[in-house]
Order: sequence, then structure tokens, then C-alpha cells
Amino acid sequence: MARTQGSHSQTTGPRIRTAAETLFARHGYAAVSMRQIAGAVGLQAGALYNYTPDKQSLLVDLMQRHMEALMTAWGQEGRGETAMSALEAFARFHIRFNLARRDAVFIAYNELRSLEPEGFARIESLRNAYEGELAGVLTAGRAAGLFQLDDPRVTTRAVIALLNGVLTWYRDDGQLSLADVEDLHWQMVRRLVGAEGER
Amino acid sequence: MARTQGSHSQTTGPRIRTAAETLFARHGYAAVSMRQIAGAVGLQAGALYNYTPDKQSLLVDLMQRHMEALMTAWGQEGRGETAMSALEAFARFHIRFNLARRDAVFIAYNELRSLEPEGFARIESLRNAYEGELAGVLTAGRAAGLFQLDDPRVTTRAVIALLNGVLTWYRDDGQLSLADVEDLHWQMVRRLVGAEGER
DNA sequence: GTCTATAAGGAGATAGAC
DNA sequence: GTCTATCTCCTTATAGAC
Repeated sequence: MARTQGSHSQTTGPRIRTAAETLFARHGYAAVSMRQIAGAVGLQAGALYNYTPDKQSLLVDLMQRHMEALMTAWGQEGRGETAMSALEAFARFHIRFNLARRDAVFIAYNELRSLEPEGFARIESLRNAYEGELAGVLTAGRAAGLFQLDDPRVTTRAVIALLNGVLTWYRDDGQLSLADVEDLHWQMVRRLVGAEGER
Repeated sequence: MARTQGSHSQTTGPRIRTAAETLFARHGYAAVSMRQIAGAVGLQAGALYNYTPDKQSLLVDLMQRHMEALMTAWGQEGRGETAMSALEAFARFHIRFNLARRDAVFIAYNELRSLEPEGFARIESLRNAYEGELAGVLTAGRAAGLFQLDDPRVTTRAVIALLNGVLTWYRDDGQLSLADVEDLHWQMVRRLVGAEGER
């Protein structure tokens, strides 16, 4: 256990990102100073610039990592065979994945306005790709006669808004378990898209 | 038309609020300076303090006015006689009212974290009162056998999240009219709460 | 890689002239 | 009511010692 001081470059980077994520989510990007982030990690502000060229890059980095992790995880999710099972998989996946990373999700939705144009474009295209996954499921389900929905694009956004609602109130120590919340929301999504009888 | 310069106290206050609302919604409370707000109104920063004791009070004032206007407007809305018509009234009212005041809504949802404890408590109780209106409709509808919903509190939040989703993407110059959006969302809400046959 | 020190500028808020 | 000027403090980011 030598070397408890000095270089920690393998762990300092992640620790900075974690601290920044927590602080940005709680207080907002603009309200958090580099000194605060450094303090949370036990550094002086200047040392942060060994890990990020500037504050804005730190934000973009957090958002991009989150969106890419989301896409990757969804890519590895078993989809089932019908649009119905794919929709259930999406609903449950979205709740589970996002509840486990609430700070990142919160930032991804609330700090888009803090991004400069290049970063904004990058993050938005990742989000559109993710929404496109759900849109594909809904369109296929409608074509197969499984869903009765009026407008696939509006419904896509409605489903995501509905599922994201969970993030604003769910508490790990509350009355409802994660499984309860998944079940309740899957039922609501199922009804919302007009998938009545089945399953 | 004398007096184009000098005292404008009857209009300056509202103009400051409007400018602050626009800027807070676009850039976030923490990212907007008093100088920016003053500039948008054509004042120097010091003059703002004739209208607000400090920046925080300006934010609280905006949020409180918005929530009170929301409650008042809903109070004047015709409710209909059944839980079904009350739910439809709520859905359409919520979309219409909030789309007309997107900046205020955006602030009300995203700047809660910027409030100091007293302001937070005041705004949150107003929000709870509003959510309670919808919860009452859902509970009554379930008791009357009109709705098949599993958990009234979860469903309340889900409906509000679903309706709020509109605010993130609707454009006045888009393909869908306000009436289209109201109709689509009312249909989705209707299905979501398990109100199948009727209407 | 991290520190201290510092540059250069912007923040919220106040005082006092007009 | 608004202005100018200013106080005090904090901001991002950099330079150079260790």
C-alpha cells in the first residue's frame, strides 16, 4: 500500500466525472464552480485542467458518455419477437436503466441549453437515435395490427415523457419497489398504445 | 404623449418580469445576470433593485405568479359533470394553458433546485394542490367504475408527465395544430386511465 | 499531477447624485 | 426611478514551482 499520495490518474478522472455529475444534477451546470468540483474530489481547481480542457467539455463528456451507455445497453437488451414484447422490453429497460443513473439523465434533459452548438448537435443526434428505436417498435406494432395509435411520432414522445415522469418522484426507500413501478408503467404504456387484449 | 422618459413604474415591473422569464427559461437562472436582465429592459443593473430586493425573489415571484395563475384558471374552467368530462377538461386545459406560457412552465419545472428552502416550500405546495385536482378526478372516476387504473397517485403523475411532454416539442408553426395535439393527447390519456368504451 | 499564485473579468448588491 | 460608481467576492483559466 505504498503511494497513497501523488499520481492517481487512473482514478481521478472518473472521480471528477462523478463529482461533476452529482453537482451539476443538484445545482445546475451554471451554478457549479470548478472549485466546488475540485473540492468534492479533494483537489485544487487548477488540477482539474489536467483532465478536461474546460468546464464545457466536462459537461459534454458526461452527456455523451451517458447517451452512449444508454444506446449500448439497449443494443444488448433482448428484444423479444413481437412488437408487443419489444415495447415491454423498452418500457422496462428505460425505467430500470434511467433510474439507476438519475443524475446523468437529469443533466441530459436539463442542461441541453447549457451546451454550445457543436456539443448540442452531438447529444441531440444520440437522443434522436434512441427515440428512433421506440418509434420503430411502435410503427411495426401498428403495421402488425397490435397497436391502435393515432400518430407514431407523437406517441413515441408521449411514451418517453410518461416513462421519464418516474424519474421525478421515485425513491428507493418509498412504498413502491422498482418492479412495482415497472409493472404499473408497462400497463399504462400498453393501454396508451391501444394494445388491449393481448399478452 | 409627453413623458416618454423618466418614471415608468407601472410598466417597468412587468417588463422586468417578462425579460427575466425569457432569459431564465432560455439560459437557466444561475446563468443569467442581473445586468443581462436590465439590459433586456433598457436599464442599468442597479435600477432592478427598485423592483425586487434580490435576484432570488425575482425567481420566486415568477414561479409563484405562474402557479397561482394556473390554479385560478383551472378554478374557472368548466368541469363537466362526470369524472370522464372532468378528465377531458383537465387534459385539454393543461395543454392549452401551459403551451401558452412555456417559459413560465419551463422555469417552474427546472428551477425548483434554484430555490432557497422557503420559496421551494411555497411553490411545491401550490404544485401539490394542482396535482391534487387531477388526483381527485381520477379517484372519483375509479370509484364510479369509469376508469380502470391501478394506482391513482402513480397515474396522476403519469398523466401530468405525459401532458407535459408536449411542451418539449410542440411548435406553433409545426404540422400539428393545437387542437390536433389536444385531441391526440386526450385520446392517449383516456386509454391510459382505462376509460375504454365511453365518451 | 498537483500545488500556489495570479491574471482578467463578471457577479450581486449598495450609495449617493440627479 | 434611474444613473454612475464602487465594494466585495467569486469566476474560469493559466503559469510555473515542486
